[in-house]
Amino acid sequence: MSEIAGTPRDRRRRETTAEILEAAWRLSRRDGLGSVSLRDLGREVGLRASSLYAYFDSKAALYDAMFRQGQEQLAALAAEWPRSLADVDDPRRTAKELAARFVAFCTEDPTRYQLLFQRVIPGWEPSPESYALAVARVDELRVTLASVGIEGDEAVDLWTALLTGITDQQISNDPGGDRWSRLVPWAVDLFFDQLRSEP
Amino acid sequence: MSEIAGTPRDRRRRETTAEILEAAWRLSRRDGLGSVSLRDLGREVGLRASSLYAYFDSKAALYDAMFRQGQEQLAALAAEWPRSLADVDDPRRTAKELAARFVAFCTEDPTRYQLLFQRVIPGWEPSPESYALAVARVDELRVTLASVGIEGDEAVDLWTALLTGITDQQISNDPGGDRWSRLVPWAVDLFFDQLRSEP
DNA sequence: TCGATTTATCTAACAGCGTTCGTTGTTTGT
DNA sequence: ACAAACAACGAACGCTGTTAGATAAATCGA
Repeated sequence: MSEIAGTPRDRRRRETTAEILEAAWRLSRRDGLGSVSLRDLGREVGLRASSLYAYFDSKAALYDAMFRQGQEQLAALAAEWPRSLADVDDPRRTAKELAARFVAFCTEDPTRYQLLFQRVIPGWEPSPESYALAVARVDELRVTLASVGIEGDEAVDLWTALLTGITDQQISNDPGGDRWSRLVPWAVDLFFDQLRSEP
Repeated sequence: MSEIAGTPRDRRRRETTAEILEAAWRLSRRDGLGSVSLRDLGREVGLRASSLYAYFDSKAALYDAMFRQGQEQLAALAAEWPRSLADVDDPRRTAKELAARFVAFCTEDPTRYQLLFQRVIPGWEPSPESYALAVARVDELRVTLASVGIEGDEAVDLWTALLTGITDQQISNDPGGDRWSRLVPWAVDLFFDQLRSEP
């Protein structure tokens, strides 16, 4: 369908851009999102800090590109999720699967989680266009949750609060462990027991 | 009991220290925790940045003092909570009260919440002594929750995850509103319905 | 293929940051 | 009254994100 190549120069440009982004993730995971300096980042890819401005308008734009990459990865995860009740034989079991995968996605890369769901970079927030990606994903989630019987805006809000809360505690207070993430099945049960008791 | 006064010089010193802390909170609420510069902070209290070092060893030590103040305020809130089952006639109602007060405490000052419960300042985390205050408060919470029938480490962990999750979403995605905080009673019901169904 | 033009990268600099040092007045204790 | 302790300062250091101007390399049109 789409021709990605273009001129050799465009190709090289895209390669360098990707290389910078990779290095930015690498340094962020090593030193923390807010502790990446453009001079360090440049050194990592064999450039001076000022040369990075040929690829990103500002440091904020770099964070924005990383945010967009993270959103794409999350969208890729969500793409595998069921789209209708017809695909689900055991809603409770399916819901546990969804929840577990989401929490795993978040905890397997805390830096990515912080960029996507927290505001850990002083003065930075995603651009409106990039934030729109995040909003679209919540709409997807609404559909997905409806397919396992969790319906209504409030239920979706509580679901997200519960899962991000678990993820947050896990990353902040027991990194690498499972003190909170192992509570996910129980948390899902809380939802379904209530659904059964008062529908 | 305790004589706070001391020499006039000590008094003045404590006053200035308190003044700096107040200004730090004020600027943090206005510009964000990570966006406070020592030069701005000094200007706010009629000093130069370097003079602040007579009162705090470093900017990190300033954050630490703020963290301790926030913990004290939270401890003051927790001091009003019931200490034994004998004080509680309606556990579910009491639990809703506790949860609502905690969420209100967090949302009424998002800056304080971020300092206490999130890691929004690059490279900073509370000193071990200050963090010990936070740990002690979780132990308190354990006792308090037991008094309303929520027992066991896992239940306490899930409780904190749920409430901080709600608070987080509230502050990040609907500041000043109640889209998530109004879900607190329902969230508490989730706990108690499950307690009743399988004790 | 040569000249013109665009592109990539560099160096140098600026203002602001947290922090340290040495100095200068002011307050305290004897 | 004099020495010691203290409070505040200005200047500087090395770091940060960012901009401007120079320079070398790649591309395009003739």
